[in-house]
Amino acid sequence: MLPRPARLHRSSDFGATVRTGARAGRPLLVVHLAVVSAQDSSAHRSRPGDSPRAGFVVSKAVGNSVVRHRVARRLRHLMASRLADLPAGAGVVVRALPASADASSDALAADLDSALRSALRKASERADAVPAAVSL
RNA sequence: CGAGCCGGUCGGGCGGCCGCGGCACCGCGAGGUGCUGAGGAAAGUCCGGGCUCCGAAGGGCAGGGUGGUGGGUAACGCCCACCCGGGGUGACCCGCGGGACAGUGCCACAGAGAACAGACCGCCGGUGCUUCGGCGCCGGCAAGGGUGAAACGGUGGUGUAAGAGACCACCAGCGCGGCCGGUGACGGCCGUGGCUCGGCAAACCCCACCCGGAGCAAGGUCAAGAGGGAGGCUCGCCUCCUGCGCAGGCGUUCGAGGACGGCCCGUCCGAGCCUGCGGGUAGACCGCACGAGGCUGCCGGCGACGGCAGUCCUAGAGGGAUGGUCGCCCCCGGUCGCUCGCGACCGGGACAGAACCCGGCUUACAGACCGGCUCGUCUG
RNA sequence: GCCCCGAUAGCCCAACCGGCAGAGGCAGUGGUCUCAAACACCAUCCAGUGUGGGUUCGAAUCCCACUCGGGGCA
Repeated sequence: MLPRPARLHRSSDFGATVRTGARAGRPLLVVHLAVVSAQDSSAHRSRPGDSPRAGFVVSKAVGNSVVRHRVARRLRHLMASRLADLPAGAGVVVRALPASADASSDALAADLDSALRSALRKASERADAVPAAVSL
């Protein structure tokens, strides 16, 4: 299990991250990344300075309970070593797609890294474009 | 040796590295060390209980469930043994297996007739007619044909105009009586009666027995007392209750409403309650891992199971802990090599993941092992 | 955790207190009409009722177990 401050806890946290975050899809998974800037006052629960928080979504389409939990465990272990590379206060939701059921850990790691890089780039572009309007 | 039946067990093993949950200890802290960490089905949620709250867990009706007998159990719709019926050469297997003389209802089509039935083709006697093939009318009969899932016993004989349990023998079934065995379901034997009476209750129903409701998001503690309100009295202490706004309706002894699940009785609370709309509804801890517990031995019992003694402590999360990777061994399949039994390489090793806890049932499952038994063939 | 529905032709759906092996619409096929098509009309084809078992003479219907799909409450 990830350390408590590094986990998403409530259904609303998942919803907010998926809805507002930058999205990057790969064949095995989809990454949603919400970066909270210093000027963003709308997110009460996430503040800059907190550690990045991660959560996982594995639907029934992936497989039965054994398969879903195995995918979640692999993703969680992979994410644990990558949390340090994320900006403080960020929220990450990783959605596993059905193809991930038969994927190896190496394949999952490749897609996760690729998707994270893409999501980080999109999030930073969005952050660069917005502050002028928000921070006033 | 070949077919097959029944019961049970296991369900990969060892190790290295990087990680995770819980507990204990050390440390100011970061963290470290040690121990420990999924299943036989953890599953489906089809039954039964424990536990908790609702009202003391009361009575009756309704509703639901079960359905051979005896036992096991905390309990069961589960299990064991036996009985009956059916299947199999057999070991064994299958059965929601009470009641159709309490009542109601249904039995399509076909068929003459389908429930205390009926006469289509027929058989027989009498009689009239006759083209001598038969036909009509009256009466008797139900053996044979035919329909159907099912046609009011079966076979053989006596008997008769033809026939019929009309009568006789045996058989099948039913009722009654007696004796014997068994706790019992029931079985066996003997006698006797009328000679014979359909099926469906997984149709309504009747009978016997069982069942109060909700569920760990149960329920409790902290928050939450220096808050608000009511009552009491010894006047500063005790007891009890309590989330907000708006609208409508009902009511305080002629008792609203609630406890109550559908209703009634009974019991209790009772001055506020009901309905609608709107708004609100952080968190932490306990419950929560010692239990109808596992293992071993002895004893009782055909068995399910029970008793006694010893011994062991064995997951406990809260977006939810067992993962990743490598090596050796084991099992299976394939290819190749040969010193003919080994070696090399490749691939594969099921179903499936605890969330309050137990007892069952059902369903899924690669493969391996153990024990008992039956039939057939061969040899001694 | 608790509970309730549904499954019938390629598609949508009747028949559900048992009874002729199953109605209708759309789609498909063939034909009539038309120069040709559309529309309309006529005809035809397509199911063995989700799976397995049971009760019954007989099951889409009743009973049991399972599979899949959908939904509700806390």
